[in-house]
Amino acid sequence: MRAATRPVVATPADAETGDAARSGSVAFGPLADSLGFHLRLAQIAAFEEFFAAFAEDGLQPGGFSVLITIRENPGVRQGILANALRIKRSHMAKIVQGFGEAGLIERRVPPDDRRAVELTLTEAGHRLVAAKMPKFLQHERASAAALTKDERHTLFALLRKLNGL
Amino acid sequence: MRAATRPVVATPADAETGDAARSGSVAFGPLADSLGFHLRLAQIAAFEEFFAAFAEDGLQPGGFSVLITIRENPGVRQGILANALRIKRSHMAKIVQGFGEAGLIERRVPPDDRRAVELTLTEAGHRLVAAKMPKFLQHERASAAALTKDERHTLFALLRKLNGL
DNA sequence: CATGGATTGTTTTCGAGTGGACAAAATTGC
DNA sequence: GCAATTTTGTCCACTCGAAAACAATCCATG
Repeated sequence: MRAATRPVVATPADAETGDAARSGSVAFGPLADSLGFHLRLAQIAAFEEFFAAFAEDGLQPGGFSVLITIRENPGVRQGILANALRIKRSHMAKIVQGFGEAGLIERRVPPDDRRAVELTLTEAGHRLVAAKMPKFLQHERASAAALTKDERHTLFALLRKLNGL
Repeated sequence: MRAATRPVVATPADAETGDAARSGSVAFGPLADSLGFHLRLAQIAAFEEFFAAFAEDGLQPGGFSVLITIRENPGVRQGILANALRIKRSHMAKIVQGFGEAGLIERRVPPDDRRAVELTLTEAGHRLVAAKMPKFLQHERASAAALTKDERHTLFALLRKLNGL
């Protein structure tokens, strides 16, 4: 904007400075064809939308996904849950400890394998998930609003295939 | 071990514990239709592939994307680069500082705006990017190997549209 | 100019997530 | 039965990245 017309006070040594110095547009080069890069951008946007919707509830994407999955799989073992959600076991231990102290989940040691921990939602946990689920579903419908319904469907199918699900 | 966790001895009343307790399969429920969840899974996989390919080179996805983009946009200002790559300015300051100390990039303060910093690759930076680029391009072709060429093309188009690029 | 506000990058502080060592329990092989 | 190995969760140290306060500089308006 302001840059295009302004003379650059470059010393001779600065002559090679490119156009991008002042313009707001950046060439992505090989990055424009990078799957990881595009996935990262998309995920950042998705998380920002999630936080915008759930900031007031103190919920994070990871934590909410843990609660949802425990509800869908009562008694699931902590390590299996971690594998399914691609959360490291050491991190899952922290998350589960926090939810346990918050009274949202119950940790039960099965008698036939006393190393393991089985997770279930407490009554409070069920209430929280039930209360937030409508907003979550609404948020999911609104995400990817830049795409048509068909495009969204195609994107999901491709991501599922990519993730082996 | 779990001194804090009182082992709850199972009684017949616990019989409602779900199938997931021991099975390795987990039902995802509403998560199966969550864009953010699928994006997260895909990105984790993509990053793991990147690290598997570049671990020996001590390169990280974010850092490499910064170097690539500086090469494509010599003299780009640090804040504009941060915006383009969706890296926070405070984080970009760290990254740029590290690369500067490593002798890979040069930070130049333009005389007409002495707040700004313009970034260019040093000779060593150019050599590093040039040396790693073939492996990067190879890695990009190999990623998303679970998809056909057409599917990959479609996925890219959808992600670009989703990201507004 | 001069002063108040906006922009740009840095620093500090904090939480999320990882990796590795560890302890307890289970399983396997002898 | 018993030792060695494996599995499961936890703890500790660390890195990556974000939020916010900060300093320096530029700009706009009088």
